[in-house]
Amino acid sequence: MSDCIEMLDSETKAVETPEDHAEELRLWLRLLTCTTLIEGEVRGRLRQRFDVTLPRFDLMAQLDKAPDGMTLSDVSKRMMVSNGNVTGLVERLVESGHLDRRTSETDRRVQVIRLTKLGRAEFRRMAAEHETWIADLFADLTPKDVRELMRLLAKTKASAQKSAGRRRP
Amino acid sequence: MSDCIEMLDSETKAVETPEDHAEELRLWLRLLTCTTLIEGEVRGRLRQRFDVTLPRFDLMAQLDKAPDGMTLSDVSKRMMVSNGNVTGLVERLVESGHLDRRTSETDRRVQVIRLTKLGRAEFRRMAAEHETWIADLFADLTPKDVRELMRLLAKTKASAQKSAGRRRP
DNA sequence: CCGAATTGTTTTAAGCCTAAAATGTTTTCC
DNA sequence: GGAAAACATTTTAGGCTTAAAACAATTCGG
Repeated sequence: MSDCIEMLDSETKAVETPEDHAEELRLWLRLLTCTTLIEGEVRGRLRQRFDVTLPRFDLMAQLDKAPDGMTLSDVSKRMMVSNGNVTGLVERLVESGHLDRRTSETDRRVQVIRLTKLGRAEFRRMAAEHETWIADLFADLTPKDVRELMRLLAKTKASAQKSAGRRRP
Repeated sequence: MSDCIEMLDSETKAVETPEDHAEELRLWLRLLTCTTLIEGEVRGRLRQRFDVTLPRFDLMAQLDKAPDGMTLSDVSKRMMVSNGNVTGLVERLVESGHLDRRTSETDRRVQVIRLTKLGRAEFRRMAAEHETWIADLFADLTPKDVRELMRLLAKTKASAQKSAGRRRP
């Protein structure tokens, strides 16, 4: 124990410093790094292989899961982005022929959007390749790692949602 | 083993369906959801409490760890954003008096930026509160959860970097 | 030493993104 | 029925972000 003299302040002052949340902070930064890294990689590959942006791809992914279409609000909630953001994104995808947008018959406030035939075909083509990229990016994780990460991230999501709810009920 | 009849297609058809990466895809989406959720929460709180944007805060956080300053390239690598992005961010923070920017004496290509006294003081004030937000967002994770997540995310980061490196060596 | 690659930064063009205000529509609740 | 609240979307203003091209300064190899 001759090294005790070299101990860090952060260790010795555990009592005086009321709360030490350095671990959580490091965890958050690591989480952010992982996401940024993977996102950047996916963004670059989508652009190079298919000349499509990540937000466009994400929006098409939402619509592919909803054959009967979605409202802009639905999309905005699912993608966790602002309403105004979706408006512009949809505009450009309608323009390029990937999306079909029509006003709901029963509620004239609502715009329902769907993938066009072209949009669906292109998305499926991209999604197939996209899936292999993701698999490759996570390739060093064992199935057990994946399960465990899924579990811990579910817990994280629940914790964050609870905390966010406390502030904005 | 009487339950074998109930086995899922994804298990029984392992040979016919060449590769099933649905699990990794779900993991990626969950990772993204967690990050987006927390990031949005932090962004909102920074804006409401301190009227500062998240990118500005992130940049100041980098500089707070480097008392002798950093070059724009350093910052861009650390933050994992493009060079041009940093240029604009720095411009606005110099304008508002939070950053000091000067050309290196030894290499006239290089711009060295530092926090000003004001910038450092403001950042410290924000960082203290920011740390409690993060702690709160992760509050439901046990110390063991945190350690395990750190480990698995480190593994994820390494895996993703390896995969990214294979594409762009 | 000098041309060629390399490195650091800025510029450009386009798109993404947010918060807040504005607009139009429907529902609610007297 | 009609005012008020709630809802869905768009608009606005400003900032963020990227990829690629342009520019400037340094280093490298012959």
